Amino acid sequence: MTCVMRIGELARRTGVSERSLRYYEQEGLLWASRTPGGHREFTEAAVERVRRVQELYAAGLCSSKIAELLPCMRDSDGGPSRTADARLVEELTAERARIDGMIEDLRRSRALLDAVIEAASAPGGGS
Amino acid sequence: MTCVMRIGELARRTGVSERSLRYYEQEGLLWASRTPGGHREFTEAAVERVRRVQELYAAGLCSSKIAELLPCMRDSDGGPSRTADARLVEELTAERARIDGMIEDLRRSRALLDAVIEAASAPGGGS
DNA sequence: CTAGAACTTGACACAGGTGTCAGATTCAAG
DNA sequence: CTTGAATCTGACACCTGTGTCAAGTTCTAG
Repeated sequence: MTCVMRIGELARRTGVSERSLRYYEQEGLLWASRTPGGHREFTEAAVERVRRVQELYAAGLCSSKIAELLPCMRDSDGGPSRTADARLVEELTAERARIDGMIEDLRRSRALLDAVIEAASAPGGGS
Repeated sequence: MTCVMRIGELARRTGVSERSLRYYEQEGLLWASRTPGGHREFTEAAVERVRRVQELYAAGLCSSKIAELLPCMRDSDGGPSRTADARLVEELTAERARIDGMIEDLRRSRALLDAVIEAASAPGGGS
């Protein structure tokens, strides 16, 4: 089994560029020990973690929010998940509301696309 | 009634900045006639249109896609909605799939936030 | 006519995650 | 040791919708 891996393998396994992985580490979203020579060494848990980070990025959270959020999650790196304090809970609640709004909006846009696509495929639609 | 309006009013009524409205026009998402002096004049339909554009932007479509899409929609500006050609339908179908994936991802992220928020509010959770 | 509000164009900057390049260093295999 | 692949750091650029500033023009009320 692969207990430890370097950035190339992590990139390959997650589909995320090395550049991005270094950025994640810089932003505190990812932790890597170093070889004596300075090369990063990631644990198996990093794979899961990177996926989560990508998910949260896609949900519109910025690096700093994700950085606060991650340690409060289970399975992030096996550590005991911290509990969010009041301020963070408030912020996360706001984010959640934003996400809900986003989903709502996406549904509308999806319906819109649907209508156009259907109109184009419908028999009586076009020319 | 307000049959025609200038950019300031449209901005006020849609909550979109004048800057953005000018950009929309530049990108072909919005059409405005001009006064002899060169000031833009928008019709009532522009309000609805701007809202749609915002929606689609939020759904991650870029200007050019929106520009192609708009004329194929009902109520866009009262004109007879054009029918999307095969290429556009294909692109829109891809966008729709992307949006579906996005919604799925948002749901996951939402659940994640939910768990953290709940853990912080739960009695046995923290310190 | 005049003053001031509203509008015009053009340009520059930002956010923020990512691509990419350059030059130096490390690692692993022979 | 040598060599080539992998990694390191740092810097610059991009995208794209939006904010903002500047200087000039138009509109409208008095």
